[in-house]
Amino acid sequence: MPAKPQPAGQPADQAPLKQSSPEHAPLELERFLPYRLSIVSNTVSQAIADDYQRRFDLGVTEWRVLAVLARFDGLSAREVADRTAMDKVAVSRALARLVHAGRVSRAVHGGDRRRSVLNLTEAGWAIHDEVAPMARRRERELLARLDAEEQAWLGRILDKLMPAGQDTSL
Amino acid sequence: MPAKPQPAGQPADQAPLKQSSPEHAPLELERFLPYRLSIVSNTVSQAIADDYQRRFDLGVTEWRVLAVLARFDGLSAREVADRTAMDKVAVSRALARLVHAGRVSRAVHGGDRRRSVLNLTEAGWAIHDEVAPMARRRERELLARLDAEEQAWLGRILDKLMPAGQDTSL
DNA sequence: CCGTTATAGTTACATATGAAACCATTTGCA
DNA sequence: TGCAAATGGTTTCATATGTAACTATAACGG
Repeated sequence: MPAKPQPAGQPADQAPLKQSSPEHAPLELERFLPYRLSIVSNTVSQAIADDYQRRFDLGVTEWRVLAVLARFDGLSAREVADRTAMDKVAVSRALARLVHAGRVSRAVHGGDRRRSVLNLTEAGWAIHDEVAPMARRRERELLARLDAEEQAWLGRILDKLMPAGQDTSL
Repeated sequence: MPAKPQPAGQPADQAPLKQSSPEHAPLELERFLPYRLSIVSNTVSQAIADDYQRRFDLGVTEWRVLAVLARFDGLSAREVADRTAMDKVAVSRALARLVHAGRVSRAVHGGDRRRSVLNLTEAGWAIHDEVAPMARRRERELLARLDAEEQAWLGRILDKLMPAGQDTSL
């Protein structure tokens, strides 16, 4: 059968664009809020990650752990997990790499030998002090696309949408 | 050396909370916009995915492909990728599973035999028609946490933050 | 025509991630 | 005490994802 006749209706190369079947009420992805959120979020996170991933051989999870340990000394892995919204497996793995790379020190907690006592090392601080400003700069770039009023609303809205468990006051 | 004396300063079990080193200007994750965006986005997406993942053995990427094919007949894999903001490898994999499961039909485009011509099958439509309302319901639940004014701002803000490439008008 | 380059899509490999099982230690309590 | 249940962390395994390499077809240029 040579030259199979066009599969079906289409003009053979022009985009179909047949907004098919109103009776099915198809979901319009590009207006769907969760979808748009995920696009924006992933784009932003990726842009930031690109700044340090290769340069420091540092994953996103590792960066989050560094950032938390930069603020709080001697946390346990569990506390790090709480503050990063990562699960304990992810934290365990990030810590394994960070400790191995000499960026975080891990000691055993006196009084409860299950717990770790985590701290940034010199090397850890050095990386933090380079990455944090880059991250802030990216955040400013993002906000620069909004006017002051929009920025304020965005902050409030995110607060309201933040899931309950994410306690900022731990 | 029995009974190693407490590793360092802490009271041995109370959370340290030593807001360490102002001279390092550590980044406050919970106020950092990209971080908050990612928490909200992931939480929402996960909630929706939980509705259908197990029940239909359908991944997020597969669902997105279904949603797009529900609106446009006969797209190529490339066009699906454009409309879902997924890369072509992810689309290829999602399609492999969808076609294998009999949810999407794949034909060769007459006139360009590299292209696929993709369509939902009956089974594909059936799933779409079950999942789409659940997704919409989740979106409503999310929006219900905001008042009308906030909802309007969120829409506008996301539009402005949407990366350029994401053309809604293709 | 024929070789080069571009495009659609798949495959392979390496890495990331999540769920559950697991080990060690501690806590609660009979 | 002493033993069951809880907690901190790690390991294992199965799956997901990204990058680059690859195949097939098509478009372009002489």
